[in-house]
Amino acid sequence: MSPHALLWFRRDLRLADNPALTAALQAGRPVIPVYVLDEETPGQRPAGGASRWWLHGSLQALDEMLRSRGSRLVLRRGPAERVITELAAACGATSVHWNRLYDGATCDRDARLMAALTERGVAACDHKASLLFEPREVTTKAGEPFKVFTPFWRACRNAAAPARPLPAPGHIPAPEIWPESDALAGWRLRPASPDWAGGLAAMWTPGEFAGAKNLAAFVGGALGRYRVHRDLPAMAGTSRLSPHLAFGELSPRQVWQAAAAQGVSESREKFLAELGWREFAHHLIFHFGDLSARNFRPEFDAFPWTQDDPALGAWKRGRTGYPIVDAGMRELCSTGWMHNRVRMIVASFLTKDLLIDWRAGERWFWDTLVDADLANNATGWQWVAGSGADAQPYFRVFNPVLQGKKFDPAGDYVRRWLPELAALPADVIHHPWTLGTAAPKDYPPPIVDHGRARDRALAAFRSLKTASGGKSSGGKSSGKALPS
DNA sequence: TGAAATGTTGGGGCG
DNA sequence: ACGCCCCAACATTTC
Repeated sequence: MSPHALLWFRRDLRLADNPALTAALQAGRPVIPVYVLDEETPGQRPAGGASRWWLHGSLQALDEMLRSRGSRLVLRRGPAERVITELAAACGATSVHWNRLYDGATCDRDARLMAALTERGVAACDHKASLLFEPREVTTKAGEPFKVFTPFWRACRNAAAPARPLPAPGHIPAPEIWPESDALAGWRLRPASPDWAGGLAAMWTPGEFAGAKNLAAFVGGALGRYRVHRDLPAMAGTSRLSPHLAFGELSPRQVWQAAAAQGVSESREKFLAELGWREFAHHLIFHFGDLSARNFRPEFDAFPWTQDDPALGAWKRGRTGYPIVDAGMRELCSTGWMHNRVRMIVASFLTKDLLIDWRAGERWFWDTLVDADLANNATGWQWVAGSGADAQPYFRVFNPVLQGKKFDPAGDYVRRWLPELAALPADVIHHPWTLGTAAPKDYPPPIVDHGRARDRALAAFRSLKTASGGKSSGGKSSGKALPS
């Protein structure tokens, strides 16, 4: 069999600005594109329900893009280390290309695979594609990883600007004989019965083409008022590019370049800083591999979380009695997405009002978000909980009524997702229980009193400070090196 | 990328 | 005219 190049797609389901693809083509040999559904490698967290739904569409779109260029996508299932090694041997690949990922379990697996391939005489090449600034490229003056966002992002902005995106190739040389491929339908990534994904399908179009279209629409539209409108969940004021970025249908370089081309403004800087948080999250998870499972600040290991399954269930279903919280949770279930401002509110409610471990919320988001990303999800949850790097102080407790009044003043967002409350006027919609007997009967009363819950949360935090000897719980750093 | 409690100030009503 | 009280509006601090 003549030599081939194997191109392993992972979270980079695009043809444009794909360094692994470009490199695979440069050998001038036929390229075999493959995607591996790996639900078996220990430590790798399998995709959640909403992500699986998206993945189906994204793989379908990628296959179509490849076919329009004379190629196709080979689908395989199993532990990636074994599947790629065997496929490389079976199809006579002399090189394997992929784009790097950064969480601990994936880094370990990829390192093992690279060693195995190298041992068999196959050139294994990984590439930078998913980040603007890779974890090793950016360090403090002391050569340490950053633990605080602002200096991290300042260092990034002072570094060389990201390179221009690579063009999509026009033609991809195909092998004479294609290796066997699974049928996508056989993977059953989309729900059948019950089909809970109708709301997702109504809202989203997975794939590189839709991603590019959405990016262009955003930079030509909502980006102009992003600084203010991004905080108003009733508006389409955010980019909604997160799932395209999570699956790599868009590269951060493409997004960066599109936004940068708009000229300097406060809105543009705010938006680029959101890309910065994405970079920071991946920086953290690279240097702190189990960020999604363990408190970044070890003193939080002693935090007195409560086990309250009924409350957790009410939170998941959007039945807490706090309209802004419930609207967010129902938006999440219906569409696979939640507005960022509301993510902070519901996360604060779970961890502080209900005193439930952030990992329970992280798991729920993982299962329900179409943009679920290990690094972003863990960083966000730990940030809200106060256990993370550069986290907000624990005593910063969101008041769901005030947040609702401030960011959904007309109540339109609540009305959209809570039909029970659709008839209420703006002045009570964020606290319907104050209507007494006139409150809607089919909407639950608050499952906790926020004022009391806040006191309870502050007391829990104080107990933590005392238990750990009162050290380093409010300070910026204990001076210790990061675990890695 | 807070909220609540506490402190300060200044204007108006009133004796 | 003046001091006093009240309280809204704003500032500061504390959690």
